[in-house]
Amino acid sequence: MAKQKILIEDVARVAGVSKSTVDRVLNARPGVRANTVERVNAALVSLGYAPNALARRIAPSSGRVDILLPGNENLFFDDLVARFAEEESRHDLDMRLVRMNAFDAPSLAAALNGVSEQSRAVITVALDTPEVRDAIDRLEARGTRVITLVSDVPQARRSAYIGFDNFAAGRTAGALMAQFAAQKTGTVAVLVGHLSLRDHLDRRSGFEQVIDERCPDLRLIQAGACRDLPDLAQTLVADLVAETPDLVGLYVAGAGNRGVVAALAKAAPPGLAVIGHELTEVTRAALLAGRYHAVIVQDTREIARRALEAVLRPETEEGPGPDGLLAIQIVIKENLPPAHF
Amino acid sequence: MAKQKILIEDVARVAGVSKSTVDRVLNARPGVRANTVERVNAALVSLGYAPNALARRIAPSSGRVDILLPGNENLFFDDLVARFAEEESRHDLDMRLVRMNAFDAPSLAAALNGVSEQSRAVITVALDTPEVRDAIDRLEARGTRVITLVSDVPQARRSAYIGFDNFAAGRTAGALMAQFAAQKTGTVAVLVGHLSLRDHLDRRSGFEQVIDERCPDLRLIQAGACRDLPDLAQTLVADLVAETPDLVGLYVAGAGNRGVVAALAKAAPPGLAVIGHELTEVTRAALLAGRYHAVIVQDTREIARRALEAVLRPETEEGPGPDGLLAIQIVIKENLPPAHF
DNA sequence: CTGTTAGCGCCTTCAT
DNA sequence: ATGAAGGCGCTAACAG
Repeated sequence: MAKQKILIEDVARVAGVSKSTVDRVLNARPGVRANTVERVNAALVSLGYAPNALARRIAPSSGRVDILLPGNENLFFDDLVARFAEEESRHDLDMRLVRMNAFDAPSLAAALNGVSEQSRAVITVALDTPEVRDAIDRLEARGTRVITLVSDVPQARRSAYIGFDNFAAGRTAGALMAQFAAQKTGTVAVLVGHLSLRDHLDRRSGFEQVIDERCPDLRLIQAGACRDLPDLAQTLVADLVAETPDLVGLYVAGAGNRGVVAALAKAAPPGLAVIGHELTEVTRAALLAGRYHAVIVQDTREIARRALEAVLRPETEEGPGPDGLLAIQIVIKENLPPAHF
Repeated sequence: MAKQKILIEDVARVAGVSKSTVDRVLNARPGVRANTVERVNAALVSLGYAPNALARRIAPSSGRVDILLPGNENLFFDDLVARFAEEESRHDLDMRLVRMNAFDAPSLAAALNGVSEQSRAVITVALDTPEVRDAIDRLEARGTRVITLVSDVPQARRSAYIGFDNFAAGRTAGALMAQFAAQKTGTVAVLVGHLSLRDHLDRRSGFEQVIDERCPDLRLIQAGACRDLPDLAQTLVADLVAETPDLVGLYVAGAGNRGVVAALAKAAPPGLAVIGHELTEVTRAALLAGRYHAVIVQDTREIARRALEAVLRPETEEGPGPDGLLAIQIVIKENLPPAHF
């Protein structure tokens, strides 16, 4: 019953080479004759070798990894940073984490182009603009693996994207909104963060699609882009509320929730349904206070873990884990998980 | 910045003993003088030792583990079995999985009492009855670790419970139902599986609590206990629908979903909101078909993984993982994860 | 280009 | 009651 475990050693024996060579082929490392590569690959498939991820994580790794994350007062990324720090102790990677203005395309492109040759991989939240795409392709071309987080650049040759399907996440928000605002007539607004980020745009598109499909009695409007800045978000939402007497729903597709909550605390239509993204002190408090009604969440610990796994994993392999994209979690007041600290 | 990792070796040096002895203390194994135990414990806390779960999983384990799961046509447990099989290849444990009528208290108690002395641990879904409690206490007393899954027996001395908080899960279902049936008047029904299972009872209690709090216009009734049997569930739901013209919501707290779906296919009030538990072919199809509107889910892979971890983990330690109880996941049509196969 | 060696952190024999 | 030695599966230095 217990399926025979195939080890690198077995493959090596069958292929008539050493474990090291198999390892090289497995990880697409240079320095193996094409002929040998084929022999190893043949053995690999004929035996049905499957790597043991656990063993890989405990084995001494090495190399430098650069992590470039947005820096401006953003609780979600603060959390992500903490998760990376947690994972750091497990790997022996030389992790260099930098917070920067990753929402500015030229800055991000410059940062990417400046990454050391020593670097084995770069992990970042990618803006989907030409210069960033170019920088990513350049890195991959020279052998530095690029892993995108949360927001993807599908066109670029990045080795992996870690995050959930933002379009589906938007649809999820839309479906919840459709239920929350059922039998109502009025206006639903969407507030995004950045227009150069695929994730916010995709979320908005998915949201709109569902509302359009299912809620003929709702009018959908744009509340603008708050650039994830609480102050700007507060202004935008305050204006929105003032100008939209029949507002029944608000979807906050980006960050800046603190500002949204502040604006709503001053003036909010009774019965307004609010849906946001990511669990932070702010969204958590908003859920508990009944100000937000649902939050769409992706697990930051899982993001950090999979991102580092992707750094180690050979590019020949498939998606970033058990099931590819991350789960789209729906969190309401009732199933709020305990706080991290 | 990188916190110094404390290894067993470090603890051993400080305590003036060998790694083996530290390991014995760590895992509450016999054969260490009380005096020595204290010395090791002192070193343990003063250094702030934290075990490396990864290394533990790769290290050669051993011993026999009995797994007793309900057998009667239950897709959720079929899934769980598959996950245990997946995990089996990672550990070197001698896993003996038996499907049985775990919903019958005498049978379960007998099975528990019959577990081999060789067995290092027993993993099971516990009925909360006196004979089962007694059997569990007896096992723990003789040193066989008992881990309860999905449904707990808080009174018994089991080493760990792996699953989510069923009361909170029920509240979650209740909150969703409150939204779905917002502004409606009518009847909401609850269908449970077994009355001897804590999980179903707790879910029902949580559900009722929220409906009572938030929906003064809804009447709540019991649809009965289907013993997780699809046929019985079908009959109960058909009767329910026939006798309750103003039915607006149905909460299926147990299994037997196939029967529920069948009954609703024949006759269902328009706009009926249905909430069930666990992702299986049946609930998945029901969500896609718009028959069910939400499903409350706990991750089976996570259950299997944590249960086996609990087998290995010393009893001195805390909860069963990163965060204790499992996450209560809300799944709707829009965030349905890809099927396992 | 390829093989040998050593080691990650823990657990388990086996010996003492 | 304790210690020493070996191995889990993989990766990475260092040789050849």
